[in-house]
Amino acid sequence: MVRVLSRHLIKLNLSNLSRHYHSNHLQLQQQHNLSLPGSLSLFEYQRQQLQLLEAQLIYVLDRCNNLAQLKQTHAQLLRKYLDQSSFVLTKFIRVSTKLNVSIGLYPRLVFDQVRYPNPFLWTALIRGYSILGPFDESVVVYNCMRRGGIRPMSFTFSALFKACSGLFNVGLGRQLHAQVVWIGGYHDDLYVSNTLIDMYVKCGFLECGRRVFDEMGERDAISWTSLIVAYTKSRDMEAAAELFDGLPDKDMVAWTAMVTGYAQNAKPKEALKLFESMQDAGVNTDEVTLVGVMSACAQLGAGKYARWIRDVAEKAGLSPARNVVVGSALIDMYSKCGSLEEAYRVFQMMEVRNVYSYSAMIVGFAMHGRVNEAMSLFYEMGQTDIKPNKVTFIGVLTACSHTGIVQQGRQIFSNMDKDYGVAPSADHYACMVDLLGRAGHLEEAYELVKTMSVEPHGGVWGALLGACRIYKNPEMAEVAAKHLFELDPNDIGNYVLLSNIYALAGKWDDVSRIRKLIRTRGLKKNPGCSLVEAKDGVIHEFFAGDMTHPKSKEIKEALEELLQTLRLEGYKPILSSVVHNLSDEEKERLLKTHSEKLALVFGLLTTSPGSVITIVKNLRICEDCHIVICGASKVTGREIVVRDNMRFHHFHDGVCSCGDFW
DNA sequence: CTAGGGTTAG
Repeated sequence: MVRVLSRHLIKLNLSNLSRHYHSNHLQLQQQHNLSLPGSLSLFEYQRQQLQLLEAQLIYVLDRCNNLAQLKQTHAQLLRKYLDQSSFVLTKFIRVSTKLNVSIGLYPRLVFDQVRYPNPFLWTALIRGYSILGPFDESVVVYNCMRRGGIRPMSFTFSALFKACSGLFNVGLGRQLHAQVVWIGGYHDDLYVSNTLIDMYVKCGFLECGRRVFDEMGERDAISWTSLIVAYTKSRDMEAAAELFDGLPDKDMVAWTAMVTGYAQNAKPKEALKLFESMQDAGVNTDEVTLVGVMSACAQLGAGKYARWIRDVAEKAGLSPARNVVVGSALIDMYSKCGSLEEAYRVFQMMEVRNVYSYSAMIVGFAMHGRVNEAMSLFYEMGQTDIKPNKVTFIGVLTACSHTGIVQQGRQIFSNMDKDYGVAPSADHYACMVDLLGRAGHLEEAYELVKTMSVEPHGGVWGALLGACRIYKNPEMAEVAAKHLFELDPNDIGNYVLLSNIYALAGKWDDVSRIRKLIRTRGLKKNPGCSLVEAKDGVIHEFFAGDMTHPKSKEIKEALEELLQTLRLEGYKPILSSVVHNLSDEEKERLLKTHSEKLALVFGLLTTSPGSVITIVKNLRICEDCHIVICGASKVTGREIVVRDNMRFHHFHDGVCSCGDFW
C-alpha cells in the first residue's frame, strides 16, 4: 500500500512543498487511519485515496507563503483532481485571505468555477471579503447564497457582522441581527453574539452592544473584553473598570485592554498600578501588553519604572533585539523618559527594524533638539528598503522646527510627495507653519496656510497662534484665534494663548474680554503640573501655587535661597511671564509658585548629587523658569532635564540644549 | 473562527 501511494504521488510531479509532505505521508496515513484491509472495495479505496489527497492539499496550502505558490498549487493540483472539493477550496480561500490576496481577483475566479458550493465555501468567501474588503461584496455574496437556498452558518453571520463594522453600517447590522434568529436560530450562539457585540460597538452603538451582552445566556472573556474596550474607547473608564471587576476569569487580553485603556485615557498612573496587579496575579505578558504599559510609562516620564518594565520584558522573553514591536515601544519610552542614549542603544541592538522603529527614533531625536542625528538617521533610513511614512516626516519637520533649520525643512516639505510618495497632510502643514513661524517668517507661514492643499485644522492655526506669541503680533493672532474658536471651541489652550498675547502687548481690555469668554463658555483652565522622581523612584506631583506637599515649607525656603544665589549672578525675574495685570511684587510672588520650580527644588533637595533630575511638565515651560533652571544647573553643578509639552530641555552648566530657541 | 496594540501634533 505504501508503495502504491508513493508511486501515485510521484506521478503528480509535486512541487518542493509537496515533496516535503511526501516524507510525512506515513504519519498522515496513520492520522487518517488509512491502513488498507485485504477486502477493500474499489469505491472505498478511491474514497480513501481522495481523502488522502485532500489532506495532502491542505498540507501544501498551509505552507503557501505568497500568491505565486498559491497559484502553482492550484494549477498543479486543484484543477486536475479536486476543483469540486469544497473542503480544499475553502482552505484555498482561507489561505488567500490570510495572505492578503485580494479576494476579488484570483480566489473569486476559483470560487466561480464551482458548481455547487457548500455553506463552508460560501462562508469562506464572505469572510474573505469581510476581512480584506470590499466589505459590501460580503453582503452581495451572502444574498447570492440566500437565493441559492443555502442556510447560513453561525460563522457566516460573524463574517457579515465584521463587514458591517467595516462599512460602519449599523442599519445593515440590525437587519442581519434579526436574521440571526429567524433564519439561523443562532440566538444562543456565543460566537455569533460576541461578533454582534463587536459590530455594535465598532459602529458606535455601545448601548446596543451592551444590550446584547446583558441578554446573553452565557458569556466568555471575549464578550466582556469587547465591551470593556468599547467603554475605554468612549473614554468611560469608570464603566470599563466596573465591568472588569465583574469579570470572573480575567485573561491576559482583558488585563491588557484595561491597562491600555488607562494609558490611552491619559491615566498613566492607573495603568502602571494595574499592570503591577497583573504581574501579582501571575498573568502572562506579551508584546501588546508591553506597548500599553510602556506608553503609560512614557507619559509619566518615570525612569525607574522604565527600567523595571524593561526587566519584565526581558524576563518574558521579549527582547528588543528580536522583537520589533517591543524595541520600538522601548525607544519611545526611553526617549520620553529623558534618556535618549538608552533609546539609541535599543535602536542599535535591534536586529529587525521597521518604519515604527525609525520613526520613533527620529521623533526622539527631534524632541531632544538633536536635529543632526534626526537628519542623518532619516538619510540612513533612505539606504534601507523601509519607506518613511507620514509620522517619519512629522519627526523630521519637528526636528527642523526645534532648531530653526528653515531651508532644509522647506526642501524636505516640498519634496516629500515627489520623492517619497507621502502627500503633506494638515499635520505636516502644522509642522511647517510652526517651523516658519518660530523662525520669524510669520507672513510666509500665513501665506502657506492660505494656499494649503488640504483644509487647515486646529493644529495649523494653533502653530500660527504660537508664532504670534513669540513675535508679539496680536493682529495676526486674532485671525488665527478666530479660526481656532470655530474649529476647537472647547480647547482652553487657545483662549489662554490669545489672552497671553494680549497681555504681552499690554492690551488688558482684550485680556479681560477673553477671560470673560472663557467663563461664559464654561471652560476650565488646566493648572500647570510638574512631576519629578524622588530617590526611591516615587513620583511626586506639584501643581502651580499648590503648597500642600508635605515638604512645602522646606521647598519654599530652599527656592528663596536658590533665587538669592542667582540674583547675585545677575538674575532678574522675567515679569512678563506672568500674564495677569498685577503689581510687580505680585508678579514676582506668582512666579515663585510655578510647578516646575517647586519640582526642581524638590529634586535638588531629595536626590543624590551625581544623578540627573528629570522633570515632566504638562504645559510649556515659561521663560522665567527656563532661566532659573539654567542658572540652577550652573550653581549646583547638577544635570537637569525638563520635558514640557513641546520638547526636552537638557540643562547643563548654565546652558540649555534648546539654545534658548523653543 | 470572535476580544487587547505601536511612532506624531499646535
